[in-house]
Amino acid sequence: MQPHITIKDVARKAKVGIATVSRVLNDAQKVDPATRQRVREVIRRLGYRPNATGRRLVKKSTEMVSFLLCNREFMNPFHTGVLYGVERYLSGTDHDVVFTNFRYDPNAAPESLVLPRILSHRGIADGFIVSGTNYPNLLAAMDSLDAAYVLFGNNFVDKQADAARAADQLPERRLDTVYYDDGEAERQMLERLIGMGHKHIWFAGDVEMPWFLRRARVYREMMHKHSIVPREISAPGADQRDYADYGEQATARILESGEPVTAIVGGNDGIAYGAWRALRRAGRSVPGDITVLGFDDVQEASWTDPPLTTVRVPTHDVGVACAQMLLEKLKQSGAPQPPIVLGAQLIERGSWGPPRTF
Amino acid sequence: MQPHITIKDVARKAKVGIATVSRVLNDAQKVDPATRQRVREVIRRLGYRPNATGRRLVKKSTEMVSFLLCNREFMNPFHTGVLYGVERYLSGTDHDVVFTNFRYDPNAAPESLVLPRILSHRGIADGFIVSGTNYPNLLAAMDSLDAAYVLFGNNFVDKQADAARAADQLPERRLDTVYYDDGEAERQMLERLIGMGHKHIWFAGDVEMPWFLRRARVYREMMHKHSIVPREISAPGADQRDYADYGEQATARILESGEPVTAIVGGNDGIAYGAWRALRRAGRSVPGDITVLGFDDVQEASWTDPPLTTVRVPTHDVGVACAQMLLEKLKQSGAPQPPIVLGAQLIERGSWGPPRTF
DNA sequence: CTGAAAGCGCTTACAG
DNA sequence: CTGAAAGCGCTTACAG
Repeated sequence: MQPHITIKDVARKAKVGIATVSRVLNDAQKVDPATRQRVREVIRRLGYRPNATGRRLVKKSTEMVSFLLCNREFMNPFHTGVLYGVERYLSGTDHDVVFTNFRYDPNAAPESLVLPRILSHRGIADGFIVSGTNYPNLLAAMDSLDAAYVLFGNNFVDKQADAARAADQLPERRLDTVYYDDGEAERQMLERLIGMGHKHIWFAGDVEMPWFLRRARVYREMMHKHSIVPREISAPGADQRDYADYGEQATARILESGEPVTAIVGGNDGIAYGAWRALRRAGRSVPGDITVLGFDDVQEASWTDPPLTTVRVPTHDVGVACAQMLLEKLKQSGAPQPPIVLGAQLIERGSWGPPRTF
Repeated sequence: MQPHITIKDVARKAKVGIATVSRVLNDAQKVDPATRQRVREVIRRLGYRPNATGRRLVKKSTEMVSFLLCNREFMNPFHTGVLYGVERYLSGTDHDVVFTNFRYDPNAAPESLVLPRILSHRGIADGFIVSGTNYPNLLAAMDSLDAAYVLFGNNFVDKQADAARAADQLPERRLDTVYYDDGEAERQMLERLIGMGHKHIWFAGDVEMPWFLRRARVYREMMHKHSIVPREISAPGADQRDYADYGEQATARILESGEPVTAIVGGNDGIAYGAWRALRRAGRSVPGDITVLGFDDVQEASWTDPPLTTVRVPTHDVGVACAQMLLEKLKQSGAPQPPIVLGAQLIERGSWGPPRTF
């Protein structure tokens, strides 16, 4: 690092005190217009850029927010979208976002977690957006560090709380949480589907995963409401990371079973894609023979032919809301915020239609 | 912010000077084992975490690297992978990565660019990984700020330099650049294709985009080598952002033309997917009637049926190399590094086969 | 409206 | 091996 222009250099050249330069920089207090003009000119001439570190030390703010992506092998489109939304919101503020990936053992005691620098040191970030899949032990560790954070609630796995809670509760009720609720959009989708005359509707997805379980529950609710027997199918042999493979195997099992099926609801678009592929291979047309529906509206949802009817999840908005809530929390020095719940949207495309009449 | 434990508190409790606490913290110099023990114990008891801001001010390093994604509407899988690689490498160092999205006018004068905070202020990041699509004016602006940066070279658009340079040059020869070169893998793929007996091979993609142009050039070279007439097709009417749509329209134009075609090389996987969809709709089978090939190996490349033969681009490795090069550059205070070129890999899947004999 | 001074939380010569 | 002191680059009472 070379020696750089500091506020002192500007003050000397402009023949003012450094306090005045600081005032000009921050448009704080009244500064004589002529002086301001002169200081501005020197700043420009010298190419002076204020050093954030000095400001941070006295302001006791890092102007930095951490996007902590937990327990992910890679960044999926959902979390990519959330990060993008976080950045977009912050770009209009005086904060930036630092991205950290972090894996931890869900069963480790909070105090034995080996935390990343951003948590084990002070002064790297003011607060945290905790995304990915998370467990209570990390939150306990963060609480004991007195860290300010906002949790992305959909993928929070708390078996104890789940068990204690009534089974039909929404995801997470704890404070400082942002999540999306696609239940309404799912109800709408299933209502429409049933309205078309479907009676043999299957749900494909691993309900061990909370994000699939929530969707399965709404599915059960809707089937019950319309006195349709719910049929859930999994694919134990499939690679749990490859949803397309999962959907394909699950669908193959439905077809092999010989049981009636007029519609398959995939737990997400990847599973729906797999279902579509399995049907195609089996010579069944979509939606002529069987309707296929998905969730998430990933960009590739339109890659099936016909494109997938699905539920669009508000990825960017989740990011924006997380960032907004966190900044609000920091401003109010930690006061709890009410949870933010974002809705989802039914995206109607070509993969559904009335059931084939036999 | 509440008042927090500082190094002074630790020093007082441990009955030592703050310098000694600092030494214990950094394992610097010799410290009496007993003293060290005592200080460690106090640190633990008080839950003291060192404040990075203090350290940064004196060390004149922000311990932060900027991932500057330029001119992107959203984060595509490639850049997501690069960011992931950057983070992975940095997690083993004392740096973190801050993510910033930035749009600018390619034609604006360098000094008139409105730069994001991370560039207009000092002390937010030590150096920059410039990714996305970039133009010379930003680099000029960064040079005049004396900013340390590494450029992702593949998407750098420099029309003047391009024109001046011999047409068959590789992407970017400038220093401090990381790029991938999938030319070898493409040659291998086309060699294999031609070896199967293909004679009517089309290339689909907009060669205005440098990433497609490079692939088109290798395509031309290979066609020339084997005395095959190169056939390039574009889709002027398509949404240039929706590659699948682009590929579909381009392929439709080939089919409408009535000209012979046994293989279609998409400029990327999205285009290849579109080609596949168009062929399917036209009742042509892949690869029975026509072979389809792509580039990039995005996760959804395996969503076509049969899955796509393509060229895998080393996204994570690009990120790792960028981070590594930048840290090296910072360590050597700006000394230029030789460019890093990463290779790509042919991924053989089911979408190709010998041409149908008429 | 303005400047000298204190102080944010560290590291690092320097002198013991 | 250890501590007092200087100093990194700012902001902000405080006193004019």
